[in-house]
Amino acid sequence: MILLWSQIILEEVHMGYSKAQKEKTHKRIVAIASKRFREKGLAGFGIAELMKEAGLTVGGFYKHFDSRDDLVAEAVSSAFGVWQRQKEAAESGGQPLSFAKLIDDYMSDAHRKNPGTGCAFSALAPEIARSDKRTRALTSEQVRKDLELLIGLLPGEDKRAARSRAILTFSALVGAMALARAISDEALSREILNTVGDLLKNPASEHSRE
Amino acid sequence: MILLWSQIILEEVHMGYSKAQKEKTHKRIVAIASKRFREKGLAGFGIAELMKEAGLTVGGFYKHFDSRDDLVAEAVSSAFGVWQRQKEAAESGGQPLSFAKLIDDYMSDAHRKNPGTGCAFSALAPEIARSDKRTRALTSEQVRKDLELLIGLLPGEDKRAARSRAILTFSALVGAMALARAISDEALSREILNTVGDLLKNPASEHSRE
DNA sequence: ATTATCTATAGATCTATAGATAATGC
DNA sequence: ATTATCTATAGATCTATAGATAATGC
Repeated sequence: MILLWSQIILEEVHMGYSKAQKEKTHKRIVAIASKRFREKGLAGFGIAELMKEAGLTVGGFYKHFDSRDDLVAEAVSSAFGVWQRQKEAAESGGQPLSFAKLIDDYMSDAHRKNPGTGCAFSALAPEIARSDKRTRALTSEQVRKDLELLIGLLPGEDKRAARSRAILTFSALVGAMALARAISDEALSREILNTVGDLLKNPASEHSRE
Repeated sequence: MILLWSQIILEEVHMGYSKAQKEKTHKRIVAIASKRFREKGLAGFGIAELMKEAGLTVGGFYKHFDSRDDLVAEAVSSAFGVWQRQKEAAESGGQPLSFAKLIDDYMSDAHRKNPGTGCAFSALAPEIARSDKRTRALTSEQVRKDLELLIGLLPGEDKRAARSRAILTFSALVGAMALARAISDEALSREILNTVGDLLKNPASEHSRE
């Protein structure tokens, strides 16, 4: 808290009030875009609509971003890292994040119904695949980080096996959530999330929920 | 071949030349849209561009579809079923499709680089999730069909275990391909596809490619 | 007579920019 | 003096429709 206050004061001393204000506005625009992109897709809304939600008008946008693609890169990037944040929150709460807890939260109904605050990969991967090189480079880095995080939650295995299992886990989580959201059948949607979650937590047995 | 000819003749007798012609045109539009949607996304091009590629002009579109959403539903639906077609092709070639072959083809570089002719789920799932109810209902049905097909390629297991494994397989294939396409790092992209492919083919061992 | 397709366009977007206004910061 | 934000708009889209044209099918 003390650190936080000193940061704000430093910003004001070094940057002046309006620059700090601009940065706050910039972050607000990115936060809104980051949520709305996950909810509506990378082409799901226009700049005017975004700026209106931020309490601004369309003309101000280009003092913050050189182009719409700039916003996409920054907002997608800011959508990344949900596992890292979950891990830090769990640790500061005294209960370190477990592999099973990560899986259960990912496969939860709350996550399925709220893409705007959830994993950017299950919400956007195919659209990121069609984005510019810069966004895809940022995505490479994030996949690498998330794999390391998953490997860290899989102790007691040799490094190579843990990496393989992390890659399978990551892929299955993203695919299961993308499929579960794409279908209208509630029962099948829940079956996919529960089945994949159980098998990922207990890969030895193929028999789950009995 | 004889059956094919008699079908064409029957169509001409019953429907008249122009109706048969219209149906052919309709199918051509859907086939192009089906490919381009997978390549560029559901919002990736306009009706004028699509009709131009079909050798037509924009005005004719609405004699074939009530709305753009109608086209999306039909074209996405027509993009489905790649495994069924693969299975039929393999069988008519005398070499029934195996589980391992389906996995290897799915995880191939050819598939990764050619979304337009590949799996509609890995190319479009999050965008389908934002589509209208009708498209999502068609998607439910297709997921069900594809799960049955996968279960049929997994003999020697009890029904429940086979269904669980089919669901994990489907999810992991879709997620791995979506991630592999979203990143710019070629080595990591290939690592994801190879690792997930190996683990899905050999779920007992977590050690692959050695 | 019917209708698939064409040309042309209405009306609603979209991204991006120009120039005015108002606030900070020297 | 600088610049974040505003209003206004250019120019390029987009979906959908109106009305003309040309072909099939009775």
